[in-house]
Amino acid sequence: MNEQQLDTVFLALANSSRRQLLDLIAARPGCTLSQLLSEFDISRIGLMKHLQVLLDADLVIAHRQGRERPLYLNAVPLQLIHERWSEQYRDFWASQLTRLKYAVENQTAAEKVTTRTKDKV
Amino acid sequence: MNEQQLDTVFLALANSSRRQLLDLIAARPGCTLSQLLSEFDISRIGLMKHLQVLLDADLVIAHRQGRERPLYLNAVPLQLIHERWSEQYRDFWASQLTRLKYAVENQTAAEKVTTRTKDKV
DNA sequence: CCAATAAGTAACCTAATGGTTACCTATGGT
DNA sequence: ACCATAGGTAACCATTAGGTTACTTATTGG
Repeated sequence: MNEQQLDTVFLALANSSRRQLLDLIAARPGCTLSQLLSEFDISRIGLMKHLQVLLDADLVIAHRQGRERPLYLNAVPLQLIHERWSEQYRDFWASQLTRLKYAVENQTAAEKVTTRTKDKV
Repeated sequence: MNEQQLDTVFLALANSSRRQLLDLIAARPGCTLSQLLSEFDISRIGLMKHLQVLLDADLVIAHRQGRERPLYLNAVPLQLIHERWSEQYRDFWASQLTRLKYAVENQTAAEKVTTRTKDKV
């Protein structure tokens, strides 16, 4: 995935209506936009625009059949990001550093992390 | 993480300058904005705005010391998303479906996925 | 055939993004 | 003391996002 693709994927995920739409499509493969419309508070056109963003990001695959257009999740981009993060942050996550935020109580995370990181560096 | 937090995290990641900035901060914990400025083609204020987005998303922690403000990665939000995806898409990724796109050659991914999913459903 | 239904286009509006320049504040070195 | 340096605010601008209503296709069931 190049930078432009990452932009569009993350942008697509940066909206709760779109994430909800993606979840519904994942849960009900082959469903159509009209079927999902009742789950949302926005207009059909609004929802269709969200769908278009997911299509642009290649997170949803659609293939019109007759007057319907069944929708399917394409999890490949999510998996690629997942795998990248696994490699990129393995050491980070293995250390206590990541969990630090939840360990502190009487101090801001910022202060604590600053202190800890200095110890490490 | 609630929906609003997810919005801000994904939005923060939906820009290559910001991802680059995050990578630099991860690679050089305690660095300052001025030190990183030369890596970018945008103005200091532009970069500072990007930093602010990362701070809002809690992906970067900053703690001003004197006239400098050392920056640190906070990977917790990334880890939470990573973990959620692990659970949510485990079955999906375990199946052949995810890899399908790369397996097909003479047919669009959409057509192939449509066919396969119907078999499953 | 024909009307109900699923989808798509066009045009419009407001708010948020992503960038700029100009100016202000505070600290540290010499 | 004082100036170079790090950081921060304000105001502005162009483009994109996120939503709307109104209208247009194009299928399909009866």
